[in-house]
Amino acid sequence: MKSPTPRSPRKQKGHGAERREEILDAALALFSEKGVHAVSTRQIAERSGISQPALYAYFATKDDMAAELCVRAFATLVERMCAARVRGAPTIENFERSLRVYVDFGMERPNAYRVAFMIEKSEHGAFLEKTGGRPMVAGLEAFEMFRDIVVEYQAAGLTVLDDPLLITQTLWAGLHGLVSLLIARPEFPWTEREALINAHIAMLRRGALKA
Amino acid sequence: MKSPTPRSPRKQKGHGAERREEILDAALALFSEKGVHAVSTRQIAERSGISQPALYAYFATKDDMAAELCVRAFATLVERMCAARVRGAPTIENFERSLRVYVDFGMERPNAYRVAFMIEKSEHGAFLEKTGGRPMVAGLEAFEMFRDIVVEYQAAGLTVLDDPLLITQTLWAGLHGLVSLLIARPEFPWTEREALINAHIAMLRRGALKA
DNA sequence: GTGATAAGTTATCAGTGATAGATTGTCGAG
DNA sequence: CTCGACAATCTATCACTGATAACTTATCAC
Repeated sequence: MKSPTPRSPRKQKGHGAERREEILDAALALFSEKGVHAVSTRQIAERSGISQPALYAYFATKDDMAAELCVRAFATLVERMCAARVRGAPTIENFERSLRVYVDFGMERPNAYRVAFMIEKSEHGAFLEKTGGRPMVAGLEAFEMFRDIVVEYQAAGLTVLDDPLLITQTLWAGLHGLVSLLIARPEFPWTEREALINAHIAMLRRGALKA
Repeated sequence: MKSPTPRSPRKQKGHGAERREEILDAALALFSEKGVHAVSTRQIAERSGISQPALYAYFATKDDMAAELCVRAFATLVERMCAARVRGAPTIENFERSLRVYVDFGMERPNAYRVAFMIEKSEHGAFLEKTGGRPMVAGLEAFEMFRDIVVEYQAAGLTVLDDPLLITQTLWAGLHGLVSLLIARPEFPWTEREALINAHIAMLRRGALKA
């Protein structure tokens, strides 16, 4: 007969599950500063206050840390877009507001966005396989929610095209282009950021919605 | 008195300057197969038929090889867009054709595109500094040529907005979003590629040009 | 107490980008 | 033809990377 208590966590210096969070915090901070593949596991370990091999008690690989951060970033994005969605009928203004939520997410959490969308995979598909496809699943979930929004506008007869998948992928790609470039190339001589974002969103809206 | 002959190149097995090209060929091929940062200098050396340290007689760092390929890629892009430009008046069809040239370039040379636009900087601007900013300069040159094209359409009164810089940056970002995602996330359940590209380009055109 | 086990450690592995110093091959000068 | 000069290349090695193995320590149930 097995003990019904699931198992009491013997926490030592690091207080059990909190240690995992500490590692993720350290990893996110370092990834943000230097980029994912320029950060070593030893740096993460040092900032977490543990030895480098101890990381591997919580994560199978370094990519798994990035994957975990990626999943969380997607969750936050979905949360925000859902929140913005419920309080708006399908109008042009609300459409642009939805796109703006996406851009704002990227601007406010460039680290999360970078890990989620701009990660350099180490081999052909190795990243996704190694991490069990969890970031991919989270990404698809976010995408489906985005598509649901598009379907609303399509049902209201506002879209230029009929295929919601096509519209969604096109819009997402359009948004991603601006966000990723603003994050990855801050030294580029961009025009004033606010005007640029507004112009970009307006262009996408004109391309996707009627009139 | 110095010898007026600038210095005769003593070529050994590798025939002088040809060796450099051989290295770049090997690097490009390997980068294409596995992605830039999954390829080791030893692999490049082996395919080039020389020892690994011998690479450093021709390139200061591995990044420099990528940078050289990047600059050449930009040159090719500019060349192609120029070629497409000269044989066309500012019409909607030619506008879309220009955008298509950009997308095709990314699809045909994903590694060059990756190195040029999707590189993860190892430190704050370290990549650009290390490589003397040459990829950046090449990129700006390509951007200016892109802007020149936009100015044509604006002069013809076809654009929605007045600021050509704003239009160009917005269009470029829109194109980059699709291209970079198609390259970086090939496993995503995209709709049929040809239809997707066409829809994307059409959307950008509707957003940028009048009627 | 005492065995079991979770958590953490030190020591080590193969592989990486890059460098130092010895070695080879080719040239022009005498 | 010999020989110094020097470019080109090699072998050996460095510090560092992600990851693993084996050992030690702290905490629990009994």
